[in-house]
Amino acid sequence: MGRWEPDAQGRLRGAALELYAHQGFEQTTVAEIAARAGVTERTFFRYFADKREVLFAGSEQLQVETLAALAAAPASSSAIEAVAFGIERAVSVLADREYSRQRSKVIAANPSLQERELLKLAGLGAAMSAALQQRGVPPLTARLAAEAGVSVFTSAFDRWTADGESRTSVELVRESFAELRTVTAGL
Amino acid sequence: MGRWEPDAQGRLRGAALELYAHQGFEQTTVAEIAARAGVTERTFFRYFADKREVLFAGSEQLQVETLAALAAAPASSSAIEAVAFGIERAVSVLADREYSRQRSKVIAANPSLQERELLKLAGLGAAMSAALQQRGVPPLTARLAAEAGVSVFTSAFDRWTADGESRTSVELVRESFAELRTVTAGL
DNA sequence: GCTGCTGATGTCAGTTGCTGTCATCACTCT
DNA sequence: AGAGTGATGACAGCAACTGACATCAGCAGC
Repeated sequence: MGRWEPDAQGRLRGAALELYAHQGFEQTTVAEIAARAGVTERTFFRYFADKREVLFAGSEQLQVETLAALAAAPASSSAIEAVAFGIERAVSVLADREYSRQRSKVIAANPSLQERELLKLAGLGAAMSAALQQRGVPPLTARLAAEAGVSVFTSAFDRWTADGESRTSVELVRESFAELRTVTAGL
Repeated sequence: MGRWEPDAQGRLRGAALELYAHQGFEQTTVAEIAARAGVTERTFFRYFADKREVLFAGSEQLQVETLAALAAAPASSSAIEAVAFGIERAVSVLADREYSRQRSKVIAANPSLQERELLKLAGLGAAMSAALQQRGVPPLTARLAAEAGVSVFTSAFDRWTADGESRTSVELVRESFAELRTVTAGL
């Protein structure tokens, strides 16, 4: 299992983020990223499905951890409570705040990267919905609970990466959940 | 303002949907669509920003109508009530159920089309959130109310296009809103 | 120490989405 | 009839992505 230089994937990820942040996503060519990482363009596409995916390498793990926490929620939990279990775990997986900030900035600057992020989040929502249904939650209930959880996650995450925010991610998640409850009480 | 044959845009939209539905999105080339519509590939890109956008031509109008309805909600409405006004209007704009069914099928079959749809929906959510903030609703409240509205919209729309569903779209929206309220009451 | 296997990488050719540029055409107005 | 205008065609070109095949490093067995 030898390689010429170890961790080609890690070098590609680092090179891509630097170039995207420094000169913009569209202005960066895959050949540039590969060159900076010391490999060829073809090798880039062996590690990542496309030019965007390089920014979303850790997303499977986030989903796995979220689902595990959701599955570990007490059997007596309501659907939205089980989702809250999962989301609190998801947000505590994100450790490096400065890295998240930089990555978010790059994504926010390019619609096609936003699309990919939205797809990942939709996948997380669908997976949570499926997990809820396996707990016996009806489909519509499961879907609305899961998507509400994703909204809470993103709103808390965005505030967590905002400048001047000192609260922990879990605190922000709880605040978003509380606000969601207040919002829907207005119906 | 003359043209060789009128409604090139309409012909391109029809040709694209047919080909996407019949042989798949990725198996269809832009040159094929253009040829079927009787124009060149270059003309396709004059009407649509990219190969995916041809399926999302009516989305701006949907957003405009939704925002207008939201703005017309009584001043005494809560944030989520104002959103409900907008969403009920949005769903009643979708007239042709069979067309929606076919289009949804094509989109569901291809992740890159799902990405584009998610981006459009996120845009609708952001616009509703901005409209709510102009009504004096605080940012976090506005965002959660708007995204909840989008979830209600998509869940109702998907059920509306499901086989064997006979209820009207507005009925389904109201049911989704009621279910959302029940779900968040579990917190 | 040599050999053969395995998996990662390089090389290359090709398709397709998409863009810039400029000529050309149909139509309108005077 | 002639000039102007806006849509279209023709063409060249770049970059993302893919398939096929050669090649190389390192390991196992002899």
